[in-house]
Amino acid sequence: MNQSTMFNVTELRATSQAQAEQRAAKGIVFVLDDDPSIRSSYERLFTLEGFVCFAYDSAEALITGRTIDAERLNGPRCLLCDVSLPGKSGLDVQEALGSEQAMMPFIFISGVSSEVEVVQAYRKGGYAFLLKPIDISELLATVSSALVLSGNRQQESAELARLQAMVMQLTERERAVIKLVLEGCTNPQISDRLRIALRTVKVHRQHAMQKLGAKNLVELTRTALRSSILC
Amino acid sequence: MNQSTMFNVTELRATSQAQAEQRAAKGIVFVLDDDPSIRSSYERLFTLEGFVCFAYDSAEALITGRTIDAERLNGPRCLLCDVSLPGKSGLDVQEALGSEQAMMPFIFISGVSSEVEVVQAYRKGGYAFLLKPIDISELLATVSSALVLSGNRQQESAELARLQAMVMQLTERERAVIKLVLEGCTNPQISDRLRIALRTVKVHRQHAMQKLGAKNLVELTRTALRSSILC
DNA sequence: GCAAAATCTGCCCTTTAGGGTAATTGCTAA
DNA sequence: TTAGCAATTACCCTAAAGGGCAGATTTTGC
Repeated sequence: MNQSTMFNVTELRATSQAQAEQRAAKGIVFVLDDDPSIRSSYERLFTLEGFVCFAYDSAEALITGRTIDAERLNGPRCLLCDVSLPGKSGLDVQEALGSEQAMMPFIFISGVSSEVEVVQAYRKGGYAFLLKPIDISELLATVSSALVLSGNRQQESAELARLQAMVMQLTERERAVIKLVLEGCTNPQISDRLRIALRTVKVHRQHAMQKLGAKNLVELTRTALRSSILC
Repeated sequence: MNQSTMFNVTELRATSQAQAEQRAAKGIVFVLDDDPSIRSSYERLFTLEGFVCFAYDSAEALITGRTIDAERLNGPRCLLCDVSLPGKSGLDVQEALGSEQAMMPFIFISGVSSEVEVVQAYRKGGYAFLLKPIDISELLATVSSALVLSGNRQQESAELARLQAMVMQLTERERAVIKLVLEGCTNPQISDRLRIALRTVKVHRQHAMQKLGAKNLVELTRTALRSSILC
């Protein structure tokens, strides 16, 4: 029966993992608050709402743990954060995460904060600022919109990475030809400019189009503009 | 000598107008504050800095007077505004100007405001929030960046208007042809789809390219993407 | 050194793009 | 009613794009 038991455990884990992935696709909410009761309140709330939730009691714990906890979980994410924490404050977390912030909007929560903190939070790119007492529906609305923003940013980012990967496949010569194509040159003109035979231009152009997944000039131009090859 | 005097006056006015236009090109700063001494301080400051400055004592005066005052003056603009005013507040002005806000960033100034006001100002799209005591260099830096933003927005807006004006010149048929071109169709394919002769497609395409100021397909695609004809 | 890319090219063919000339039809504003 | 614009098309021509086939040279990583 030992075998059977182990099998069941594996099954459960698999289910749990699958479930977590499904939830994560809806959203991952990171919470940072030093009050244990508040943390568990948030955890309950967001879990009930169908999100994945990770709560931390300190900025350090958040910074260290967030990647490990959300390992293998893909999905839009945001951070709910009390500005006034002992030790490192929410504003410090903002700085620590830096560019990651674009993918993970910060929602600050505060009851006793000064205007200075609010201003600073916004200046550093904070997404929203909620003042206590917290209205649950307002909180959920804010979280939802933050997750939408995060999702959009992730999509854009992924799209850009995809395009740039394609551009990287191009050889030097192919890139040079395409660049001139995008400047409006005809093949004979490119042939003159690069001092290569017309047939060679055509070959490079053809290969580049294939690598960029473009069936025609219009698609090529679109792709190029999005990935900004021209620069 | 009467003639001469009048001539001189006209000259002066002309010069003044030219000067104002030159200043306006650098920036127009609207100021809203109920304290006369503060208003004149700002006016002096911004005039010295080479901007055009219009100061108002009430939201109503600003809303009524801004277009009249800045008549014929083109240039980036921003609004410096005290949140806590008697009567209509700075936040109300924000609402009153609505979409105009995009072209004219709001900079709020406050010493005694609550966090609630700060949050509201940002939520409504305020550009920045400065807390008293005001640091002059910080103020000027904020105004400068707001003016840059305003200038960029105006340029984008003008560019879009220009493109859309060109698109409007197209006849129904020309638009239809170009739309298919942008979907990647070749002329023969368009000929089939629209059930018109190949020569007709070419004529429409040619006319459309001229009206859109595009010398080749690449330029056409660029123009189309920017003006979003496809939608 | 060798194999795999990358670069280069000529010849030849078809399809597209672009455009000149000329003509017809229908609709609208002066 | 007439001039003008939009839309349509036929015929004819050139230039450009796209690509198959065959081969050369060069660079480069293992």
